[in-house]
Amino acid sequence: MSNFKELGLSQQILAALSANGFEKPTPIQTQAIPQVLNGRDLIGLAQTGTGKTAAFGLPMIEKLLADGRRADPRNIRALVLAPTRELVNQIAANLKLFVKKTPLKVGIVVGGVSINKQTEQLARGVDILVATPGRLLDLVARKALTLTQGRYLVLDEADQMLDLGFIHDLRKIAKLVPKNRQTLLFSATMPKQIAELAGEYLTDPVKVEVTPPGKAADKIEQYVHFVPGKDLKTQILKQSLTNNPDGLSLIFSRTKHGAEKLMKHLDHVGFKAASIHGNKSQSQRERALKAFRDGEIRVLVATDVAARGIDIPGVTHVYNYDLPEVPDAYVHRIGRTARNGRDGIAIAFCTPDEIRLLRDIEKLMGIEIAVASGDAPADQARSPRGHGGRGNGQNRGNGGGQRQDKAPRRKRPAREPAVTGFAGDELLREDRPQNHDRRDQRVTGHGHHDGRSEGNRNHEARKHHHGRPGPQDSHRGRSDGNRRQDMRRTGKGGGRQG
DNA sequence: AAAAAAC
Repeated sequence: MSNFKELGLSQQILAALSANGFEKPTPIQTQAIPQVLNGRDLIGLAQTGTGKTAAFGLPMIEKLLADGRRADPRNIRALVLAPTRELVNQIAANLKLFVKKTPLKVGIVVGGVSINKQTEQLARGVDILVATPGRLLDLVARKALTLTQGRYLVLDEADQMLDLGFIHDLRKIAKLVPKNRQTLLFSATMPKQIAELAGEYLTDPVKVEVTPPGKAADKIEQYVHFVPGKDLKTQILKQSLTNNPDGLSLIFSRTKHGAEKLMKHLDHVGFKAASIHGNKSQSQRERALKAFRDGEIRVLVATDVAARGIDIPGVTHVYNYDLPEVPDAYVHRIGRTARNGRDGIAIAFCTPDEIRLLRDIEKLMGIEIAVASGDAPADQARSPRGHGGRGNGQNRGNGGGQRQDKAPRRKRPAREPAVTGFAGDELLREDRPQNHDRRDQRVTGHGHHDGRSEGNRNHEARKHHHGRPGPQDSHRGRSDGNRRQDMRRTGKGGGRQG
């Protein structure tokens, strides 16, 4: 199926699509649209960025238009639930594009903003309401809204809603929407509770799966820096940001406090940065996101509030400043880059006490993340407590044999000489991002298995800063020399972790 | 263990 028309969409929708530059349906759209048009309940296993919103939105709009009714005051005809306010705004923005030339109204209901405007909006009549669960139930309790005319219920990012403890709210809401509705459930993963939820609230659903685990991460170059402590994370981060003056960098922190602190530091040393997390007001969050989206600021520090679904086209780098406690979150975080067919780079920092987390992540994805630093050859660096190398027979790749576009990834020889000399102490003295020695921070993308690469010309001059050679920059991930590279450096003083 | 989400 190569165009939207063949999927059964009407002229009105097709016009809106071409006006907004939608040309070819994505796989999930191709699979889901005809099913939804046929009235089927649907379970979609997919991440955002795959075109999910259009996959459920277009056929839903089509059917809402076809039945020719208008929304009664305080009654909605379709309800879309999502876990975060930002995601709700994003979904609604997309749907609004689709309904622009139709009489349909899209409404937004989220917490953190004035409830009165939402009440007024609902009183005027909303056909498609996009909401977070808490405020929605609040409005229902206030009788500002009833769901008794609801014909469509969409649960987006259902697994995250589960993680965030929305399961009870979801059940409550699902019971408020009449049984003769059509229900569409989207989830990146399918944990038992979501499967149960689907069994309870969906009728004979058709399953659509477009992103097998790991697949979405396939276009993303991934590296991990082993560092002894947090200071070095910051130093390496700053250098890396300096090396990437054009793209947008999204940095994930484990805590709200940590995100704020890091943002303030980066801002203080000259990177225009903003932060987004749950301690910020909704207007601050929205402002930060907009400035980042518009490229006004290039650096956004976030908690997992921004881990999922957020679609910002210009994000070239995702940093896991802290590794997430839940391995799933890593996949979602890095999925903020390499969207819409673009490339992306994901750089993680790993302190000794985060190694457990890294291993969980690698296990989940079925890959081994290329080592960007450490003080020993990669295999040993991966096992800093000296239990010998791991990775025996472990393959890079997505573990599912689905890589189609790359040469096989090579495992690095265990005793490769170290090349990435980097005077960590020098760097620590830098207060501001500098450009003058950028070349030193890069290595060629491939083929330096002889232990030398052109990015290390100054290595000899720097080596004496260490008592011994720094670590090899293991770059096992690619054989494609044209890919952009990020800096890879050793840790301060080459300290071994553990 | 932290994050998000209702006031």
